[in-house]
This record gives sequence, structure tokens and C-alpha cells, in this order.
Amino acid sequence: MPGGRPRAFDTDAALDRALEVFWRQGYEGASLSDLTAAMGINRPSIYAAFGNKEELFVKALERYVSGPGAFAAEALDAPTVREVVERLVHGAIELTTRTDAPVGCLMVNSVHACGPDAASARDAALACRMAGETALRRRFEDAPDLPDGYDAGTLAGLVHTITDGIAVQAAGGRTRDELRRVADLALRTLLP
Amino acid sequence: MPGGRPRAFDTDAALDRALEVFWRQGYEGASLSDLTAAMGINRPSIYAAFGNKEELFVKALERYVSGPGAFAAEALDAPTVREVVERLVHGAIELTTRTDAPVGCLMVNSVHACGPDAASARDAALACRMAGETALRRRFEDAPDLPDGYDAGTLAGLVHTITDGIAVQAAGGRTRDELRRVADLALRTLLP
DNA sequence: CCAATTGTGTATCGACCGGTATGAAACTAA
DNA sequence: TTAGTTTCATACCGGTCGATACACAATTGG
Repeated sequence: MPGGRPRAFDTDAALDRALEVFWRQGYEGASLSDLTAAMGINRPSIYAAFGNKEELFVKALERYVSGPGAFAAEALDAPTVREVVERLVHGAIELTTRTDAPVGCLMVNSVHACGPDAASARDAALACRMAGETALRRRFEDAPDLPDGYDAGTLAGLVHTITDGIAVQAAGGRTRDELRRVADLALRTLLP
Repeated sequence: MPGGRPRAFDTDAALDRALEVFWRQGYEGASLSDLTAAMGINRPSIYAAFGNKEELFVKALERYVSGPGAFAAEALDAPTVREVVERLVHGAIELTTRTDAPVGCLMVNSVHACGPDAASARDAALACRMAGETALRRRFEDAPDLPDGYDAGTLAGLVHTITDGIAVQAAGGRTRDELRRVADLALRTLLP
């Protein structure tokens, strides 16, 4: 079985470029011309290597989860409920206000890709979000230090709501320092 | 001064239809064909009555603020800080989980319209958001019942962050009842 | 060398985008 | 009626969208 002509680009590197374009411009706002320009490869190479635009987005989303968004899964390993929430909130702030990447959160942005042809991209992001929150709820359900009067699912929902809000605020231009003050107030009152 | 042919549609009613399309599909996702179909008028009538797509969006945004989003300005008239926050949060939940309108918040959706030609739409939404939060901060600055240790600007930022998060959660499919439980936990801990 | 296979570059596809030219239709003022 | 003005409906503009057809280049197995 012959090997054929070798690929002239690195798949993962190209995927990282695509991720950044999707992150900054959204699924609908990222045209194939933008993607090819950023990835440094031609249009047919994208289709040969990744399928179509939808599949490229899904692969970029996976890379986002296991790369810049990996802190969310790692935060669950923190020893206390308070520390889990703290790491999630602070991680969200750092993720969405980086200077070496687009502001905001790809996952939150993608929820608002409301065009008719962006449905599959939105569904993929929604599935990721749902999985993340379920894992967080499980973490709280098993926690012996969950404060009295706190429901695991409700707390997970509130933490997720706050991190979502942080992403919107970051996308709207709020600075990292401002968000830290907001987060400190939230943490101070929610889990004193 | 002659009168010319009278308009065959109601401007405000057509604007309401356009608002719903923008609300559901976003600025970029709403094509002129979608808009003409929903508004029941032809393309040139839109341009004659509203200008271009950008101006139509801005007018729809103003109608959103003074219509479905009017609760936000009215909430500032509540007598106590606690009640202002309560009305803002509960109003956000009701706004973003209506059954007779698209889920989510047009203002939050528009922040994530990241395409290059949606810049003016995003800027218009950002200006509205900024104005709203400034008014909220002023309300807290003048409040004699602002709890000790609470900074007016930080509290306004946190409330705004939470309402933003609510909009994202609603857009992601969370139900009104779930959001109410989340909001109750937030209010209970933030302003006991 | 010769197939067989796979990637690359160009050029293009039909569909749709936002926006408009054009002329008929419907009104007011005289 | 007639002139003037405004709106309506059709049909179309150049440009861009996502996706592909096609021919050529580069590699492996024989």
C-alpha cells in the first residue's frame, strides 16, 4: 500500500490557527477565506484533512476543551468545594482575558451562534457545556464539605452562570482586574 | 406639499417583527430575506423606512430597551438595594425565558456578533450595556442601605455579570424554574 | 522505470449576501 | 384632469459564501 504525497503542514498547528479564528470571529463570522489565510493552507486541504467547516469547528472545540479550557476539568480535583469554585472562577477570568488570545470564551460565543446553518456548531458547544456542568454537580454531590442549605445542582448552576457572565463581560471589554474584584465579591459572599 | 402614496404597513409593527428575528437569529444570522419575510414588506421598503440593515438593527435595539428590556431601568426605582437587585435578576430571568419570544437576551447575543461586518451592531449593544451598568452603579452609590464592605461599582459589576450569565444559561436551554432556584441562591448569599 | 496513491494549487461552481435601479401604483394639491 | 410626490413590486447588481472538479506534484511499492 503506497504512501502518496506527504502533507505539507502540521495538522495540530493548523487546528490551533483555526481555533483562534473561530474564537475571535465566531462560527458564522469565520469564513473559509479567513481560515485558509490563518492556517496557511488552501481550501481543498482543509476539506481533505478535516472534512467540512462544521467538522473543523468541532475538532477546534475539542482542542479548546483540552487546551485553554483544561483548567475547568482540573479544577474538580481541588480538595474543597470552596477551592473548586475559586479555581473555576479565576480560571474563567484568566481564560477570557488573555492577551495572547481572543477575549471571551469560545464555548459561550458558540452558544450565541444563532444562524440557521450554525445549528450543529451550537449543539456541539451545548453538549460540552452540559457535560462540564454535570461533572461539577457530581463533584458537589460527593463533597462532604458542601455547606448546609446548598443544593449541589443549584450551586453548580450558579457557578456556571457566573463563569458564563464573566465570559460575556470579558467579551464586552471588561478588564481582568475589574473582573477579579467582581469575582472576589462573589466568592466572599457565596462561600465565606 | 403633496402627500404621496401612503405606507401599506405599520412601522412599529414591522420593527417588532424585525426585533424578533434579530433576537432569535442574531445580527449576522438574520438575512434580509428573513427580515422581509417576517416583516411582510419588500426589500426596498425596508431601506426607505429604516435605512440599511445596521440602522434597522439599532432601531430594533432601541425598541428592545424600551419594550421587553424596560424592566431594567424601572428596577432602579425600587426602594432598597436588595429590591433593585432582586428585580433586575428576576426580570432578566423572565425576559430570557419567555415562551412568546426567543430565549436569551438580544443585548447579550449582540455582544457575541463577532463577524467583521457586525462591528457596528456590537458597538451599539455595548454602548447600551455600558449605560445600563453606569446607571446601576450610580443607584448604588447614592444608596444609604448599601451594606458595609460593598463597593458600588463592584456590586453593579457582579449583578451585571449574573444577569449576563442568566442570559447565556437561558440561551443554552435552561428552564425558568431552574434559573429561579439559581437566582434565589445568589440573592440569598449576596444580600442576606 | 512504472503504476498506484495522496496532497497541492487554481479556477470555478451554484447559492445566497446586502443593496439598488426601474417603473408602475396610489396618494395630495391645484 | 394633471403635476408632483411617495411607496410598492420585480428584477437585478457585484461580491462573497461554502464546497469541488481537475490537473499536476510528490511520495511508496514493485
